[in-house]
Amino acid sequence: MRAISHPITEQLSLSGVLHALSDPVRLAIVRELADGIETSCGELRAPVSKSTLSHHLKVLRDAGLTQTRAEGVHRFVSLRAVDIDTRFPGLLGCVLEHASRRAPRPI
Amino acid sequence: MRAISHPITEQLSLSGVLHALSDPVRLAIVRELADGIETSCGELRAPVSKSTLSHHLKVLRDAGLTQTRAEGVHRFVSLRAVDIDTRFPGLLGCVLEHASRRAPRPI
DNA sequence: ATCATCGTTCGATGCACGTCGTACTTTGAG
DNA sequence: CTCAAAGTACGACGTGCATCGAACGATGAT
Repeated sequence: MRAISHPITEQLSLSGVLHALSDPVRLAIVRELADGIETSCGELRAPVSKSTLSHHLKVLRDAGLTQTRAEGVHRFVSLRAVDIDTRFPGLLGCVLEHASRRAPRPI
Repeated sequence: MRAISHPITEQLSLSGVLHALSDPVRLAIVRELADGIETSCGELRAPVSKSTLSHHLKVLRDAGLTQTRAEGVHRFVSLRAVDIDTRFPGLLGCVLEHASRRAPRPI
């Protein structure tokens, strides 16, 4: 099994984080992980194929937003909430708050 | 002169805003506009050609981040800070704060 | 009218990205 | 050992995007 690499907190770039969050599928994944609970890839309900989901998880991991831990045949994904908040205080919470809110109805 | 269209506040999408901000050139432009002062396109110092700058300004405008006003031969661009803060409270301020901060030095 | 300036638009180019199916690897179960 | 399940890696495909130069249009100055 190949080692799973994660960038260190100091290396996270704002553009990279914003880009990772700018895809609706990835934003939904992050939202699903926002409860802090480790989740296996298969448990994530994203409307894409297995390979596409794996791709998105790699993008999130490379951007430093998530970490992945191997256990048996599973990969447990979790949000690096503390790390992100250390590097960009308030950002993740702010994005998550708006991601879970519906758009206001126009007058 | 064609009319310049801007989306209304309620139509702004989080993914769209994040995507617009995820490009380093556009993030720099937004940062330059953060003082609230109307700026003509030519005054913006972005390391790209005139046509590319015009493209980025269009992306920002379509995402609802900026507004453009024509006056004579100039186009005055300004940040829609209030609108964005109405739709996504705290987001822009948070991003701008981190955009202007240097990355911490690794230990 | 002529010209220079400011900015947009167009066409082209090359690259990045989202998506998929398939093949592969790893792991645990029988 | 064999087999199924969980993810990953790979190749392919179409699309979107960042970039540029050149052409164009609008405006104001001469």
